[in-house]
Amino acid sequence: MSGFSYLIRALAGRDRLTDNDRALIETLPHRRRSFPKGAQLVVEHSRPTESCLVTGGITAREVFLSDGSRQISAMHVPGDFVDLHAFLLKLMDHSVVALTECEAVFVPHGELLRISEQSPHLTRLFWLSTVIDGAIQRAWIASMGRRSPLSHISHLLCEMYLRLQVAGLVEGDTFDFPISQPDLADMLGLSIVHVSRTLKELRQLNYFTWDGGRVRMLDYKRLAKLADFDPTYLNLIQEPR
Amino acid sequence: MSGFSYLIRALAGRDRLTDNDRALIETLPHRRRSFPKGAQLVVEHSRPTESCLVTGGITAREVFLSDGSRQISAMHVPGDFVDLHAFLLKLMDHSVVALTECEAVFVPHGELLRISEQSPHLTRLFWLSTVIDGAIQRAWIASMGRRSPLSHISHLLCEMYLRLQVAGLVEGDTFDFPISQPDLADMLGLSIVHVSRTLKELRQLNYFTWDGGRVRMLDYKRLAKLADFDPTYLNLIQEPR
DNA sequence: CGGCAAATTGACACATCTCAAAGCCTGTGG
DNA sequence: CCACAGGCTTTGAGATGTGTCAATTTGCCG
Repeated sequence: MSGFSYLIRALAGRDRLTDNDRALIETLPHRRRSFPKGAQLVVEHSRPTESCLVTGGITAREVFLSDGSRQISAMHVPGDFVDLHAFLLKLMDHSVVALTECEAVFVPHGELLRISEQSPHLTRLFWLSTVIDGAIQRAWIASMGRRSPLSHISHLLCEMYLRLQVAGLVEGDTFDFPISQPDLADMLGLSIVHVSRTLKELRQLNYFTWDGGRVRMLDYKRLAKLADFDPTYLNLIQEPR
Repeated sequence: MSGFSYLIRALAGRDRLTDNDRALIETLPHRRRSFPKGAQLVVEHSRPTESCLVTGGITAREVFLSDGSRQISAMHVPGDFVDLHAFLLKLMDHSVVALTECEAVFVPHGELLRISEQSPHLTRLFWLSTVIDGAIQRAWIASMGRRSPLSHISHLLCEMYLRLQVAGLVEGDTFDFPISQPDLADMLGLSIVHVSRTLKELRQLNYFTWDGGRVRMLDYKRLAKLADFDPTYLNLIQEPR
């Protein structure tokens, strides 16, 4: 199995891929690397010459403020071309960190440049993937500003449920999601203590279980209602782009 | 003066534009429209066939939750190709609203498609502009999660100061910024009352004045320090992309 | 088995929201 | 030119939400 199969799956969910598109992706020169939990795949203020794509595990974008506090601004699952941004931004404004043990594939920027010169269609699909990241970030902003912690966590779980489905990582109604409460707190913008209390409250509703790093969706519909969840922003529709 | 001069200025700040790039932009078919304060330029859940570019005034992206609350996830100034997203996303996950009286230019998606087929370089610059929007959103997420309201507002003012400078809309140390406190509250994720109190506290520091919709920067350096502001994410550097 | 990070709980402090009222500013119509 | 309406801004008081600190328990990994 190629390191690009998750990516191909994710893109194919948004637009029909030609054989040429597939071939261009599958023949991309790259190197594969593994990272332990907590390792940084890409470091803030660095100037990468390659962009990385998650092929296993869960990664996040993080920044640290000068008082030592941390904020996570995005989570990425297999198939996400996490660091495509760097191809255009050049200088990293954040780090990419492994929230679980994970695996990623690194593609030289020169190859991305070549794709952008040779295949307008694939370029638009790569562009699309960065634009979907932006849509997810806007949804996170709405959650942080206007959802209660209860609703915010619910929204996050609904989102991850669908995103992991795209990657084919949901089995029935369960999926691996071994995210710690400290990491969760840094995503939600809350204290660890409050995350713990909110999860307790949420568990009592029995819309899902979450033990041993594995989530089981018991009542997605009610959870989505509690979260005021509208999946439009995930662009889960296949259409010409 | 063409409706595209702000855009050209913004792009030229990030990479050297060829004569061909300029010509392609300047000859884009388009229509120009004006909007009163409060009008929606693009409506949530619609399926635009054109993308809009702000050429005057300030616009924002907004979403409403089912309880009636509103969150603003981005602000856009002249030169920002606000709705370039829609070219790829197809279905709007938010609205674009005029925070002040404003003017915008609408470009048909067919023309953007043509550019993406004909000019890889300009395509990358358009792509870049959506990726910078994403970087700004990540900075907003960090502000919402981990900055105090005092620091959050300071950060926002530093950001707008630099972004309006790019557009050439800062005169000396002052710029128009006629944003109401209700709108600010919906950006910051706070109540109107708290915004009022925080602004009062901030004014007492004398780092800036803000009367009659006009901001004067008195001590940008101290304000940036209070905000923990690092402009890296705005990509204000000209380099080959 | 031991050690360390994660998760949980309680008590208390503090930040922020809600509600309510008053003052201010601006544009409009008489 | 004035009166008025409506939205914005400010202020106070009290309720609620969330953070901090500290201690305990749990669970995992070496």
